[in-house]
Amino acid sequence: MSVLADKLSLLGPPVLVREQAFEQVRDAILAGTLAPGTRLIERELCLALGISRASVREMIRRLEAERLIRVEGRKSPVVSTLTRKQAAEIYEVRALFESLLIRRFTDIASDAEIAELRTIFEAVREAATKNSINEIVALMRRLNEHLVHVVDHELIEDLLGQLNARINWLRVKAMTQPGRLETSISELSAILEAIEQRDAERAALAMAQSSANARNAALEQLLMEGSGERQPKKMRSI
Amino acid sequence: MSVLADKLSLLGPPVLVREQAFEQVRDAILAGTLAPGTRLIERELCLALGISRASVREMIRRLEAERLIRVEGRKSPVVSTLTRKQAAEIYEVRALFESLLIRRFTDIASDAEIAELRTIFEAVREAATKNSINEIVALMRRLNEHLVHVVDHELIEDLLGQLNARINWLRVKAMTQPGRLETSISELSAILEAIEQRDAERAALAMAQSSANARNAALEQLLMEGSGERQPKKMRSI
DNA sequence: TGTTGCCTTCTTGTCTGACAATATGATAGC
DNA sequence: GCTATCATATTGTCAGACAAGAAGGCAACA
Repeated sequence: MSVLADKLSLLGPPVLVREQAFEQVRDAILAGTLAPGTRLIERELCLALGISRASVREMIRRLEAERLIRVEGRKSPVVSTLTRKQAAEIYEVRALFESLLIRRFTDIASDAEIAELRTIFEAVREAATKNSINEIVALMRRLNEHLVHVVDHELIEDLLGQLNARINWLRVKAMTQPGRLETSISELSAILEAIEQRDAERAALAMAQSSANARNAALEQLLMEGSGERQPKKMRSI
Repeated sequence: MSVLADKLSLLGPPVLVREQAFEQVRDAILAGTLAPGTRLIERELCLALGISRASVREMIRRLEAERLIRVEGRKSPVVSTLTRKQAAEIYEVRALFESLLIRRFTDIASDAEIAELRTIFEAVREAATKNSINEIVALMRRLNEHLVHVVDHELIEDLLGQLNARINWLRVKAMTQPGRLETSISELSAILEAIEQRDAERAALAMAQSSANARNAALEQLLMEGSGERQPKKMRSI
């Protein structure tokens, strides 16, 4: 029986309509397809996703709770915009978490787990030479997952996930700044080295440095983007 | 016009059914009226709150996103229980945030704002002599609000709020341990002193110490409670 | 031109009722 | 005591309805 259950569970948890819809819209927001400021109109979402208003509304509540959209009064939900201050705060808290993760990883990871980290890092470096942003983003995610998995901190995993979702768009944009990628990678390299030498303090410090730079790049990016359009936009597609 | 808007806004944001319901249920969870493990049955919530299933379900999505309830598969939502590990993680992250808050408060608060902090603290001490838990909890909240307001960190305010909601019940329980309150207050006193001397580092350290103690008390509490009942319970009332 | 007020239309907030699919709980059989 | 089976309870999803508030356009007016 358990074997059968296992096989069936490969299909994943039962696909709820609202879950799928949530993921679709979330991904569209993360990718920037649904740009910050876009109005999300229930009826249009129903059409676009082929689901009922009830399900759309449940999904909206969740997007709202995760701060991916903002809802006020009886107005249409709007894809969240980021003020400079908000972005800075997110990067600051993210830095706290990542420093903690790195420090703990350095303390407790097995040699094999550190080796795995380097493997992923080398893949990032490889992808960077090809300037394949999508690949890099995916690898960065794997890198984070590995860290979180080893450190085994559910809460930070959760919160970091939420924070990253909110700045995903910004991060990707910032990554395209000339020289940014190279800097980022050399920083990562320094972190990795410190980890391999089991120097948690240095690793955490290097991480903090890297975070600060990422924040600066992101804020710079916001300055360039942010001055423009601030009016609500119409939703186009998902 | 803005004056008028201000006056009218005293009426608060339009009272949405789902919002009120959310607050009612959340408060019931925070207070322990809805104990961890309790099944939340839609129809019963409808009856208890006098609202429709649609609204109940939207509220449930939000409670779920804030981790106050857990929903899996097609089963009834259940008021979240805390494992030891989860509680420890929450206290750990909370400590990070509060240290940061205290450090920054010490750096930037005006003398008047520090004085206000002491005023609140003295009120806490006063309430403590009367052993009036409710009053203490309310004052502690005010204390936190003051900190967050001065430091002006929206994100930490938000996250801290969520984390505190998840452990509220545990905190209150732990506070009743013999001697716990006194310890807690003398720790607070030390923090306040450091703040008044504008010694951010010492203040943050004292805060960290206080957090660690709070965590230990809470985990101890969990040991005592936690061993018992773990089966889902029926919902009683709100 | 720019503003004000009104009217139409769009959109959200909420309720009701329905139905299939799954979970739960009780009952009977071993 | 344990397991299989069935009736009931509960969730997931949809469709449709209606009131109340928001958005946008248009005309009158200063």
